[in-house]
Amino acid sequence: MYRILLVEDDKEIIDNLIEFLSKEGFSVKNAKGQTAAIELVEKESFDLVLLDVSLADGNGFAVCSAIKSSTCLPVIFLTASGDEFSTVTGFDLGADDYIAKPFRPRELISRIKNVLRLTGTAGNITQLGDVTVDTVKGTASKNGKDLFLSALEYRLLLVFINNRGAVMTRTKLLESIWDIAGDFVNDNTLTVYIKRLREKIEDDPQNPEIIKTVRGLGYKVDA
Amino acid sequence: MYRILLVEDDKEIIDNLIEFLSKEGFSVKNAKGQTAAIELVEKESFDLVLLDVSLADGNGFAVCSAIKSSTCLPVIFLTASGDEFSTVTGFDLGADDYIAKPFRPRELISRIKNVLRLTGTAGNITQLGDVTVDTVKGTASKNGKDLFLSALEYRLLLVFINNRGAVMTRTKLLESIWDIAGDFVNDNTLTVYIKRLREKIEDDPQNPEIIKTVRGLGYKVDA
DNA sequence: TTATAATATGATAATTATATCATAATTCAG
DNA sequence: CTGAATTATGATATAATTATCATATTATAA
Repeated sequence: MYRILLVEDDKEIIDNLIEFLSKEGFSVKNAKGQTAAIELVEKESFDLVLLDVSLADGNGFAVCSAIKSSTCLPVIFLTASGDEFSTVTGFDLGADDYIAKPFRPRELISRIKNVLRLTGTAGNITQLGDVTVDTVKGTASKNGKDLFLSALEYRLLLVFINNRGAVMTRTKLLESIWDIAGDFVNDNTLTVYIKRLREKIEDDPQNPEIIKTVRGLGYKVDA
Repeated sequence: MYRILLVEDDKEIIDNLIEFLSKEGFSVKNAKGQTAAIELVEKESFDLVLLDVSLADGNGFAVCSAIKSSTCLPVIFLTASGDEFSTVTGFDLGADDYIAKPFRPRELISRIKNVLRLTGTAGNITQLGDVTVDTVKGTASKNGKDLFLSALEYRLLLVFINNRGAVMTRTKLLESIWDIAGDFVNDNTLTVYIKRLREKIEDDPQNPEIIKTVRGLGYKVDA
């Protein structure tokens, strides 16, 4: 269950949103002003902040700055003023999305889930079949069991993950990992690495399902 | 320079957007229909797709599905119909943002940059003094020169980077890297790793400036 | 200052990573 | 089907990593 901090001072909106978001399975706490919001963020832990731009005791931009400087909490601005200045300022301060009032409840849910998805996966944890790569920890695991990848195997896996769906030529892979292509490393080196990586990540290394061979072109993993 | 694929069939919008986005430093290509869009995505490489919902040869949802199933390209929908159904459908198909026409050009730019940031296309690079860690590539470098960190050294460095400013106790560090604290690894193992990491990343390993010893508590790096 | 705990270092053996070789299996064109 | 190109595999030598030992150094409290 995701915990949302709603920074808003309009009683009607607060009541409506708490009711609606609770029904959708979120846990919601309300802060009515800047100080209360910043205190709550420091004291409790949340997964996302819904932040009204216009608060009784000042604008929400300051709150966003404060939150983003001390945490990496995702922030979605809510605002009646759909003026361009606010939008641009909001994003510049590190906001993750921006919804203009009046918004449709279902769109709010979609955007909340979308921001949670984007902030949760970008550069952190990636799934590749049953293989999970955590770039924050620098580890890879398969069905929860740690795969003790070597430095080069890990980097090779990252190249595939960051180019999912695209065929990677041998040259590109060599360039990605050894910096230079062909000249300094043996032609077979890459082939051997592919084999060893497959032995660690594939269920059946002889019939690879993750790293597919594209004969004549290179290798690819599906998105 | 980021490469954008604009899937749109309205000549006026195409011309305006290409001119505006080019001025902002993006490289833009246009596909007028579904087939052209999917072909272009397969043939060339882009960093982001701007996708109109209503195309002459069908709706953009199919294009989004096709793109998302074979690549991990970020997609932003553009649409005149601000109806709720489309918004929700778009996000369900994996879209990363959604902008209703008529949109303000500056907001479009903000949202494009925001999506690029969130999806990680912008890279995930952290600086620690003159040491740079690229978690997308899985590499670390010092003044541009590659540091050939071993798997464990790299993971140890990541722990410090992700806890900048905080003192990390020996127990926490052991838990982070060996999963278990004290029981299975020798008490001195961590000390030896700190030393070896310092030898690779510090200018003067005897007088460490990056990983500081906090006697009696553990180690820390400054934020 | 001295004793003691905490941290650092140097050396070690076992293991694993790395690059390359030789050879085998496979795809696909002709 | 046959042969050449491509990819896969097994084996090997060298180098690096890893965990631990013994020992040295340092900081701080008494």
